[in-house]
Amino acid sequence: MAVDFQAIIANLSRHTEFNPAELAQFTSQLTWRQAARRDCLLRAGQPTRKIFYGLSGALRAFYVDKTGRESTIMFAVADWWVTDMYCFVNAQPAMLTIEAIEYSHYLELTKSSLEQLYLTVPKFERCFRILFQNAYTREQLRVIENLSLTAEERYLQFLKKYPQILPHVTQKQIASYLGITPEFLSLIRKNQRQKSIAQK
Amino acid sequence: MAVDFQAIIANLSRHTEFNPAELAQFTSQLTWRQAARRDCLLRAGQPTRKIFYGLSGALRAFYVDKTGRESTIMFAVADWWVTDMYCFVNAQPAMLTIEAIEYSHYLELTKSSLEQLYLTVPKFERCFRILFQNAYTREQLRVIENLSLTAEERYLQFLKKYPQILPHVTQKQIASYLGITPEFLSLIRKNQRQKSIAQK
DNA sequence: CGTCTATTTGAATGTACTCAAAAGCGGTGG
DNA sequence: CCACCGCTTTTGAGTACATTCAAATAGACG
Repeated sequence: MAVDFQAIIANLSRHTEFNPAELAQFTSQLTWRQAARRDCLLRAGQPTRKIFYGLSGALRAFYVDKTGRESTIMFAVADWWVTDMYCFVNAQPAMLTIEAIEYSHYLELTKSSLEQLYLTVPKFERCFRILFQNAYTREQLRVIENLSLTAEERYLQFLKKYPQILPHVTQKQIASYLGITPEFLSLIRKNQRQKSIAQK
Repeated sequence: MAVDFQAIIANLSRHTEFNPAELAQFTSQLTWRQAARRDCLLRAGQPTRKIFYGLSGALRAFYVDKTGRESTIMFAVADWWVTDMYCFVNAQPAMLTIEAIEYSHYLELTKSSLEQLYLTVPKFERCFRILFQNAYTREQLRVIENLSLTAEERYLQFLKKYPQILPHVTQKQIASYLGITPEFLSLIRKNQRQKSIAQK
């Protein structure tokens, strides 16, 4: 079966130049998979041996606290990497659950394959150094926003920042990403509608 | 002047093995500095060309929003790296301000030196890949905590997680790290005292 | 020692949550 | 393909968590 690796190759090549042999070595380690709506790629408590790369559809990583409340850590649409990185890196059972929001295609890479790649092709160190660097700065911006913005401002920021995610997710899921209740997000949206009418 | 690089060498060597020549190349790029209480290492709006490594004392990185409210992004005591990473990486003017909380020693490394090191000694890619990986997972945990815990729980978590930071910082600074007002942190502490008395 | 800032306390307020119930919409099975 | 069921969204009332403002007290730096 000929799987189309163009998307992930283009993504890697944004940061580093690879030759065909290196790319072949990389893609040989990838497993192509599909998931139905609500399928779990990773369940909290399970070993965390894989990292995922979205091709189509949408994935969601979330944490469930002791009271059962869900906090969405990230959405992964096409061309996003996702896993429970802390547990992946430290070989711990997952804290997060990752599930398909809708029918999705994705690629899977194991921790041992990735570590092999680091050793045999050091350019992958560079490539993933840059990916982690970007991931870190993105999370740091999110911390700043969580600390300094109101729920309404965070919602508007989310709309602006992630328009490509919107078609895939429910309001309830957005609320759990923003750290508010679905009821309160509904109220925020109502207020927004009022304002946009008042503008006219 | 013989500067003591043992601490930073030990820190790097936790992740990767370097030979003496490589370490010498690294340390030759470092500048040793001291800062008095309230000195700014980086001011919001300035170019962000340097990354800092704490040796003694304590540094604080914070964001000031349009209303003048400060959000502390991180504290850096001995053996912590700190900069406005987003702006450092993307060569943007700083969003954050970094200042010394107390008289401190630190090392400085420029972006161009670091990029040179990546190219001449690829092991530094590995080393910083791991540093960024850890930084990313740490920020992700903080996002989870900010979303799923109350202010009181976040405070207790902070005490548990960063005991080495406590002696260096004021309550006001802790409050700005937790995303609450100093008055409310004061109340939380009062409630904590009540509880610990009730225990007896 | 004096001044400036941090901390505490309290009252009034605002932001966001809980609980409950109705309305809307979408996926699934018959 | 339609109808039903279940989940999402909306709405509202009452509540809890956290803030603002103000003033008194305590501490720390120069």
